[in-house]
Amino acid sequence: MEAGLQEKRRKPGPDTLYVGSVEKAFDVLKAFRAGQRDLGLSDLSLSQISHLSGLDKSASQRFTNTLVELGYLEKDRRTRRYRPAVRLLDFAYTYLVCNRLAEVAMPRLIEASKVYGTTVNLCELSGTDIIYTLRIPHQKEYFRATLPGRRIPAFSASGGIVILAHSPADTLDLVLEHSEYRPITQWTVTDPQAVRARISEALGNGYDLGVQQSLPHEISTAAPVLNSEGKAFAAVQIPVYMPGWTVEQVREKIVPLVMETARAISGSYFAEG
Amino acid sequence: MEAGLQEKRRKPGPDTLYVGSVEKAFDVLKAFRAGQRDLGLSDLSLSQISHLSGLDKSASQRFTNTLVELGYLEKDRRTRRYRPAVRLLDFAYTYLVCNRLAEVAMPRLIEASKVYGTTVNLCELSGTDIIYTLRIPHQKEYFRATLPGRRIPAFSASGGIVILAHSPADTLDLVLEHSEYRPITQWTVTDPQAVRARISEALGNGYDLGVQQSLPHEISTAAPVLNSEGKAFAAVQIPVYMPGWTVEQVREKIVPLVMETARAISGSYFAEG
DNA sequence: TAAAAAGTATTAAATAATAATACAAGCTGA
DNA sequence: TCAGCTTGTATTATTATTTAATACTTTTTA
Repeated sequence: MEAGLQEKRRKPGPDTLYVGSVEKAFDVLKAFRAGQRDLGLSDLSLSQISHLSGLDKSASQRFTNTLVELGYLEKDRRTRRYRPAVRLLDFAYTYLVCNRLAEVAMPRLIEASKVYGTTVNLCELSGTDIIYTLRIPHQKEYFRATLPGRRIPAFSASGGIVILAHSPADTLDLVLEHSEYRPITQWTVTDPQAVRARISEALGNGYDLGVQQSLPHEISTAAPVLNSEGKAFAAVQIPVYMPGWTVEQVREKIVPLVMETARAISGSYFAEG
Repeated sequence: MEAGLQEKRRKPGPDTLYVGSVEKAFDVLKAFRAGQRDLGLSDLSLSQISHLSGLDKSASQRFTNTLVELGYLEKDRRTRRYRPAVRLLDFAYTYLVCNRLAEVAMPRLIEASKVYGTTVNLCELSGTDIIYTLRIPHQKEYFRATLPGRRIPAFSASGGIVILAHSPADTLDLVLEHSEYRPITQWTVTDPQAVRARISEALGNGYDLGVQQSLPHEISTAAPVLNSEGKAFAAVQIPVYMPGWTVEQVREKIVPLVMETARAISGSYFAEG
């Protein structure tokens, strides 16, 4: 059993501008992700929600009920179990539709995906993780790995490596300092020194190439989307799979494609202003 | 009002289990979608949030601040404007990863998208709208039309038509009764009678084909994903564009593809139980 | 079938959210 | 540059809203 699941309660401070109830509602929603990850459950009972969210029975009851009323959770009247509702996708849309990067990137990603018929992703940094924001899935991979909103520790993902490589030093240090270096696959590089080396190399090359770092059989390539100061605010990432692809083939074909796509997105993004 | 005199005006029941603050927080998040749609804004000032959410200045301040603390909104310190943060994608992931339909559908959608190199979507009913849940984008369409979480009134989308056609009568009536029949394009069928006719036809055919109903130049085809009672709980939808495609070509090639894909998903979903 | 566990409903108490307001900081146009 | 305006931020007293405890009901289990 994995110890070290950080059970940190946030310190909102004695802030009169902070509404604690909102946090608790989100804690309930987060419980479902944890329930799926740790217990493999896709619906939860009230007491499971209570355990996973850290809220007591009454609070779980109130917030669960509220979220059902609002349409963000569904309740099975027979089993009395709760599950996330489609309406939760509203927020993803809200984020993406307000995001000019997504707008500029989408056509480039589609183009890129057609070159070799590969999956192409856009990802961004969020805390110590990267989050996949746009995905053009072409291969039938491990299901979870194909979903938008997926999080992976930045240090273990090629997208994270190139973003960190082209980030301000303080951001880099902060992320590496707070990262939890647990292996994702048996080949994941978890030694902080080795991670730093990989980041340096990515900075030199302008891309990163990782073999089976976050998924078995996967060769992952990524290049940064840079702003005018040469700092990254996103990454284009293409995964391909062995044995269909070899590292040599990836270097020859995927690396240029990823770099060119990232460069094009950057160019379009800063084209008008 | 006298202190110490406690009139029990509050009706016991769901009221005490409803946390209004949660609703207000979501109202703030919704404001961004409205701001983008109605004003074309991708970030909002505090007063704009106040207007769009219907919350007063103080409430907007408190909930905005709370959402920033939690990482769901970002604040530009210079412009003092707020925008949705990547973290919002967490909920989309939560929904999708807990959803066996998505898991079963994804590989089928990918396969289908390769047959003619078209976009393929999965959608579900949410109130009077459909929401696109999984998307395999292949064409460079109108940006917003490519995003997961996009909502369209069910009556105007072929995915909505086929789901409604294969829904219980009371669901159908409820949706049609509450729908707001505004035209999406200039060709949108908005007459409730005509919509009902289209639904009947879709029930007979097992698919729907709509021309420029929700996007110019678009020919949209959809087929329902059915449960064991023959009721729909989702739809597979494929959009193609004129003049590259004609209605005749769509009937010949896309219709069978959409129907077979939907059927396959349904089959896989109920394969084990 | 009894006992335990989980889910639901109710309520008194008080915390935590509210709305009012004061203050500060940016804008606008003269 | 300066009023005058709008918008954003900070601070309060007040109370309504949330809370936690608990009683009650249903379901699961042993």
